[in-house]
Amino acid sequence: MTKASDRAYEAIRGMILSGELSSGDPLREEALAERCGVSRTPIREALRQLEADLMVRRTESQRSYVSDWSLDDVADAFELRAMLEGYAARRAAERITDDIVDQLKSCNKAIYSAVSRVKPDVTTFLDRNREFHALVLETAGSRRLTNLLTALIEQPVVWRTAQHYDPEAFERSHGEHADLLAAFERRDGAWAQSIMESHIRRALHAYSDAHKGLGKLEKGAA
Amino acid sequence: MTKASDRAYEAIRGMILSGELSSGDPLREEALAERCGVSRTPIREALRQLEADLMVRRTESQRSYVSDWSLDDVADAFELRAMLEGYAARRAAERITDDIVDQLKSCNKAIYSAVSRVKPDVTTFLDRNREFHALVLETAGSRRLTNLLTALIEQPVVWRTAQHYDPEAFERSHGEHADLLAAFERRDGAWAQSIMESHIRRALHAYSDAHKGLGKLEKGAA
DNA sequence: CTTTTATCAATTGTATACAATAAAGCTCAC
DNA sequence: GTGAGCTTTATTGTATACAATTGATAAAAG
Repeated sequence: MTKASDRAYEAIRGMILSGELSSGDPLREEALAERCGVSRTPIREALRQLEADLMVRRTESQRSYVSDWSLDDVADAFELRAMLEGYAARRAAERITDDIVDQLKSCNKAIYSAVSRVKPDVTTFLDRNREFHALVLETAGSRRLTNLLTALIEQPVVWRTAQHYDPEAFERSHGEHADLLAAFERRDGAWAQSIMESHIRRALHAYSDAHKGLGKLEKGAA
Repeated sequence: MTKASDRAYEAIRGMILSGELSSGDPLREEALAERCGVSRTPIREALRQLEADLMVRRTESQRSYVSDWSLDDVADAFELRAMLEGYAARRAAERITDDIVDQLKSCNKAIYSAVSRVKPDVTTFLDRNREFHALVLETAGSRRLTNLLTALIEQPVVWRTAQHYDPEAFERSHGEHADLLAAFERRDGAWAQSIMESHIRRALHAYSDAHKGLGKLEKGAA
């Protein structure tokens, strides 16, 4: 049996990601407890975690709300992510083994077969993409970096971004991963860093193109 | 009256910083509760925060221990800090107002008077240095960046580093702040970034010089 | 003597009751 | 009418009891 606080975390996170809870909505502990079928104690724990993830903000009077993300906030998150994942890629290139390269290759192959069809399988793409980046991060071998980056990656906007990709964008993403692998095989940290930064920045612009003119992120952003 | 969980956080943090609790020591909720004079509930909250700060680690079986920092870990933290604070300085230079520049100047003046004496006032130096960096970070105007950096800055090693400074190192630190102010006055983001990165990296090497040969950080590291 | 397994102790997880605090509404003076 | 101050209500904070899980110990089988 999984812990109640973990279930509560996933449940609330899911409500935010799905749009069931919108930006600015108040999060009252008792209401969430009832909704999740647990007591307030694990809810409080979950809210603290979500707050660390920046998906929830607390006012000075300790009340919790779903975070609202302006376009600037999103750009900011991507910029930080580009910097940190670029650094992760550099470190990974300096530490990678042939074994890990093989794992990354098969992972990217799975991405390719998910997106190189008339109707791309977005869910598989997201899962495998996540796996790819997680493996790079792990190879970078910095607990602190991992800690910082997960907070950035677990953001709603990051996950919703891919919903706006056109088929070409999916293929490009796969191609950039392939470039990254070339850099890894040559153990070229600087190259890996550049590619990764470009990769993330491209994702930012894909997002901002899709949301041009919007000041705030709306509920059913898809 | 301040919240019990906040008091507990400060108390435990203090125990770690002072060396009353050493690296690897187990943190049992009940024992801490008794020691802090509160119940387990606020202790749990404090531990979660300290875990987010990376001052406490939890095993897979949910037991908490004081984090141990190898020299590599420290180097890692400083490297990340250099990158992120460099970015913060760049953003700050692009957004700074004359008013903030004045505040930073008076802050650095206070640093100067604290360290330009036969026996430098380390506590004042630390407080003002913290204030200086906090103000730069605030000026950078990125909630996410602030969030990430505070986790890195609130580390024991960062605070203990200055204990090893010689008088010359204190003066150099003041001088680098002055350089940074020059970059701010000219609104030169790239320059500000370079200076800040050097500033942090110098601090790293001051630290590693003082700890040469040590594999782990010891309790009474001073 | 080693390994396995069963039991027990120690520790964390959860629910609930109550206390403290902040928001909302209401009264009353002006 | 409007705003200050009180009262009420809603919400979060804390303590405590108990449940669940983990780690340690010891007994038994190989």
